Amino acid sequence: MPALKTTITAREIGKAIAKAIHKHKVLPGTKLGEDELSEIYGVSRTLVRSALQGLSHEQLVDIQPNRGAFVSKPSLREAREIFEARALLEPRTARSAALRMTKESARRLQTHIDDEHEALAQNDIGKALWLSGVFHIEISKLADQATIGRFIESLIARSSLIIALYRKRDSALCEKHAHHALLEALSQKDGVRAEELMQSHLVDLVSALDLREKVSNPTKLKDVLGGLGA
Amino acid sequence: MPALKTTITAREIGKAIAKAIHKHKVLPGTKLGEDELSEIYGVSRTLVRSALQGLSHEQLVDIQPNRGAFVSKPSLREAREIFEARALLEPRTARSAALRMTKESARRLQTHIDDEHEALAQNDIGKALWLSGVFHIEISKLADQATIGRFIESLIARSSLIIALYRKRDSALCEKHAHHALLEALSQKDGVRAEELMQSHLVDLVSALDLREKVSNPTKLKDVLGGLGA
DNA sequence: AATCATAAAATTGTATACAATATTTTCGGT
DNA sequence: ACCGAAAATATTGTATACAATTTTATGATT
Repeated sequence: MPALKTTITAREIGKAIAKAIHKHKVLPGTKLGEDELSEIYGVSRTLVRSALQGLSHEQLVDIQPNRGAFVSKPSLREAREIFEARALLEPRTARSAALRMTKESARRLQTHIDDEHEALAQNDIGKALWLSGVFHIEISKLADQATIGRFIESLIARSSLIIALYRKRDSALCEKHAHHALLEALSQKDGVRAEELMQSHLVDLVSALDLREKVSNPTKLKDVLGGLGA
Repeated sequence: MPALKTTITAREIGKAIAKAIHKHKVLPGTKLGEDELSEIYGVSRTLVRSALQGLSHEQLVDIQPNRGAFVSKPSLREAREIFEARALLEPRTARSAALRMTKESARRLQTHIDDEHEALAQNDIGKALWLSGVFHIEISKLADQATIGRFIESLIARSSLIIALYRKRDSALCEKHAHHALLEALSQKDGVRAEELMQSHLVDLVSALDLREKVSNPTKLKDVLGGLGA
């Protein structure tokens, strides 16, 4: 058997936390205390801080000076921006990916879809959500444009926060067949169709969200609760 | 007068280093030693490391385990990717910016152009290069899309590394009037024209670079230097 | 009981100390 | 003189110690 791993890096800690966020194991606003995390990963606060700073750079966590790190709560405006950015990047990336598809990559994507269905069948929504994100990321990796791929990866991670905050009640996360149809187009190297499918898939994703402005902040509670009457 | 500032943050150190890189005060490959930087900024290595990790996340510096931090040297492939990404994001962003232009923002951009010409007149190439980048960043900020703006900002920072590495000998950095024309279109809220101008401006930028594959690595030095003859 | 000021506890921010790893220098052999 | 091994030096990686700040608890006063 391979040598037992004894060390853990800041990056690995960051990845673990990111995955937990992505899976909605920890929700937006949750405090990520340094001592708590050091305890969990068996390292000093030094590495934990390094990991948190990395996540902060990806805007997955929000570090408030002297107060600590919290899982980010993207505003409505940020939410809209992020899906606009995805709409700009992902369809085109899907087209590029289509041109570079191989049997092997098709097989890998199919496995992802299967895992996703499996997770849904087991009602493990968090895992399904994560796998769904990974599916998008895998496609962007196929496009062979690491720079844009990284952007997309960060957008997808933040999307999971948006879904946690703004999902419409009992809206489906992802229509079951959307990813399947996408894979089909990719496998046939039909770039144009893959691009279209990705675009409409993203529209569907947004339509499962409620990104309308909330009613005004409770600035004047009295105005609302003032008239004791029936 | 305002209170004297006594502390310096990791972010500020990072910005300072980033600016020096952008201005070609430190060239790709330069080692950024922790002790050296602590000395310079009068802080412990803790803050310096934090700053370097941030820059590493932006891919401006490359942290090699147990070896230290070096100013990044983007490969040819990364160079091409970065300008492809810019070509994808910036023209569209310029169009959005045009629709949101105000007298005030036009004035600010004009100031930037003036500063840029001033720097060129004084032969301060580094400063001109930096200001040129800031000009692009300012436009992206006007577009009111912070997410994509951040992507563009990181691409522009890395572009300065690419220019340092791959600029064709005696090619102009930026044609003097390119930014001026762009500003004109923006001021007139002519989004379509701003988009076109930005696109061709980026093409010009790339054409000032030599992004061809270099001849094969000197794998067999003997083959090249073998035949002692005249 | 509610509220404010104050004190205690907990948490983050920075510096330093020590360990682990590279790099350089020294020195003996050919 | 030119390698190559080994010691010495320098640098990075991690943990810990202390300082600064925030949060919670306490208690006096109205």
